[in-house]
Parts: sequence; structure tokens; C-alpha cells
Amino acid sequence: MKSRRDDLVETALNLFYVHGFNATGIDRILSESGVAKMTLYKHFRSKDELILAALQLRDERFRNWLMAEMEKSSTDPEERLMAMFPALETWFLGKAFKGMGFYGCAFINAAGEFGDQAHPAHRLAAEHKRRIVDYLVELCRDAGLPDPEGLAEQLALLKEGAIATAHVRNMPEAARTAEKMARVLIESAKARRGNPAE
Amino acid sequence: MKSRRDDLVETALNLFYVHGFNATGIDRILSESGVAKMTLYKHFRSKDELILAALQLRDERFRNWLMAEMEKSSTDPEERLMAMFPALETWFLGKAFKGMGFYGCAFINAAGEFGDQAHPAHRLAAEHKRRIVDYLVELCRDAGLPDPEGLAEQLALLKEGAIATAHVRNMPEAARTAEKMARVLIESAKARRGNPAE
DNA sequence: CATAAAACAGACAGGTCTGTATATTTGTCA
DNA sequence: TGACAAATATACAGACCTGTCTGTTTTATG
Repeated sequence: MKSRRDDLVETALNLFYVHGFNATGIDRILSESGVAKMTLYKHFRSKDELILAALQLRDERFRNWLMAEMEKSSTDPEERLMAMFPALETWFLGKAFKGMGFYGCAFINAAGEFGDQAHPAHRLAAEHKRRIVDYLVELCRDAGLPDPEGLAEQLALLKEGAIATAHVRNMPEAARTAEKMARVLIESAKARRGNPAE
Repeated sequence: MKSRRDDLVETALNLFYVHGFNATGIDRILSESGVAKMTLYKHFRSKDELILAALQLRDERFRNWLMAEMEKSSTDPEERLMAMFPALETWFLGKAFKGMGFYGCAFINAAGEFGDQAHPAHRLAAEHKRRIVDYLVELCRDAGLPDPEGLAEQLALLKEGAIATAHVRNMPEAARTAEKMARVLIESAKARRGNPAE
């Protein structure tokens, strides 16, 4: 059972994602969700709070989707890591979230609009990224890969690069580029296991 | 001799970069640049045109800076490629452009606010990224590296990933992560030279 | 069914935004 | 100095923005 609050946050997330935060007025969110203005301000103190709620929903939904994609691919941790990249490609192609095309990463976009590191939306974006890195570290550890923290940071950086490239340049194939790079980097890390010369 | 138009575009670029495009009103650009409103609309038809002019200035200035940083590092093409990453780090630390802190990539930010691929600002962002890739391809070729186009795309992807990571998570050290990755990828490409098995 | 909470419609205040109009001042160059 | 172009200040129109207020209707629950 979806509450009016859920309708609101859902609609807000979609509009913010497609058109940006500052460019999306609450009147549009209200008319598209069919919710009255007073109801909005009963649930949220301000538009900023609605933005935060939308980003929290996005964080939860995106990470759940990504982890599910990775985990359904295999039971092997290393294969699960590599499964991140085909998952990204389906996202880039607009096939990941129903009724929602690809407009880049909502959190990179949020950090762009709210450039100040102290802004709550920017902090939320940083948290989102950190949570994903944490998950990758876990998988690297399970896979028995050397320097799991360092390798997870590398894979996360590939993910960010693929997202930015796919969106700005309209190049969904960036996922495949990142995939190839990940393979090389993981093999290189393995080759240096116990042989960390240089 | 700087014209009023230059003052306008310069101030606009700074404000757009720090606060975002939609969040920056013309009145603020006018008051900070000390230019009258009618002068703006004599030089530009609309705010959108001013945004495009600011992004064009940014494109020119950023690429000139990056290429100069890379070229002053060495005469060897491969070393020049690798010099991109220390250059990125000085940027992330706010030491690249005087009086201008680091607020991510202006073009990633623009693509975020103007999500539609057909929007002129988004297209300009894509062009900016393509021009940088072109330069990297050229360097890869000069360095005699195999598959220069593919390798340049990889290095560009590392650059995007480092930028996004440095900005969203406030991690300037992402430049060093990307640098290490680049070294591995270049060595791997060389090792497969004439031996493109698998 | 009765009652209370929730959501509704719609107007409105106060501010900000882009863009225009008008009239005055500044600067340049002959 | 005189003439012309450029930039200025200021006011304003019209739209949009967030957030508030009032009163009505719907919905859920006992």
C-alpha cells in the first residue's frame, strides 16, 4: 500500500533525475503525483527535505538493484565483481529501472548541483558512493584478492568513469571498456600476490 | 584589453561552476561583474547563450591548461600521458586555476543539469570530452602504443572516474589511484603487442 | 454510523527570475 | 569640441518559485 508520501517521493525522484533539482518546481511534482500542496508540507518541511528523501530512495533502490544483479550472476565472488559491468550497461541502455531512462548517476548530478561538500545532498551522495565501495571491498575479500580495499577503490573508479562517459558522451559501450580494464587490473593484482615487488 | 563581454563570460563561468547553472541568476552575474543588464542582452540573446559562451571559455582554458601540464613534463609521449594524473591532482587540490576551487568537471555538471542529450550545453560537454580523447589518441600513437584509440578511451575513462570520485567523495587522492591503474593498463597493452592472444 | 485524521482545492503572499523599455552617462575618435 | 557608439542606471512586465492559509471533502477507524 503506497502512501501519499511515497507517491510524492517517487514522482519527485523521477523528475529530479530527468530534469535536475533546481529546474524542477514543486508544482510540477504535485500535479504529476496528484498530491495537494498542503500534503507535501505536512510530510516535509521544505523542498530540500523532499530532495533528500528522493535521494535516499534512490540510494536504497539503486544499491539493491546493483547487488541483486551481481549476486544473481554467480556464487563466485570474483565473477560477481565482474558482473557489475554488464549490469551497468543495461542501466546505460535504459533497461534497468522501468519507466526511467538513463540520465547519469543521480548522485554525481546532485553533487554537481550542490557543489558545496557540506550540503546535505552532497554528503548523501558521498555516502552512497562509500556504501558501494564497502560492498566491493567485501566481495574482493571474499574472492581472496590481494589488497581488497585498494582493488575495490579501483573498480569503483572504473564504475564512475563508465557512468560519466556513458552519460556525457552518450556511450553506453563505456561499460565494456571498463569491464576489459577491470579484468586486466584484477589479473595484475593476482599476479602480484605475494610478489609485491616495485 | 578585456571587454565587457569578457568580464561577463569570466564572471558567469566562475559562478556557474561553483553554484550551478540554474541556481545562478543573471542579476548576480551582473552585480559581481559590474556590468549593466542591457549590456548583457546586447552581447547575448539569452542566459542560455551566456551559458554556452562560458562553457566554450572553459573548454578552451581547461584543455590548454591540461595539455600544457602534460607537455611541460617531458618530451616523451608516454611520460606525457602519465603526466595527466599528477596534473589532475593539482586541479583536485584547487591549485590549477587561480581563484577557482575544485567543484568537479564543469561539463559533467552541465550534462547533469541539462540531461537531455540534444541540449546545446550537453552537446558542448560531449565535444569537450571528445577533444580530450582525440589528444590522448594522438599521444598514444606517438608513443607507439598498440591500439591507440582503445587505450586512449581507457585513459579518458580513468580521468572521468578520478574526477567524479574526487568531487563527490572529496578524495583528491583518486588521481593517484587512477595513475596506478594507468600504469598497469599501459604495461598490459605493451605486453600484448604483437601477441594479441585472447 | 459517527468521529477524527488525512488529503483535498484554491487562493495568496512575498520573493526571484528572465527579459524589455527608457533615458542618462561615459568613452572614443575625428 | 562635436558626434556617435557603448555602457550605464532604473523601472517594469510577466512568469514562476516556495511556502502559508482557509475551508471542504475524502478516508480510515472505532
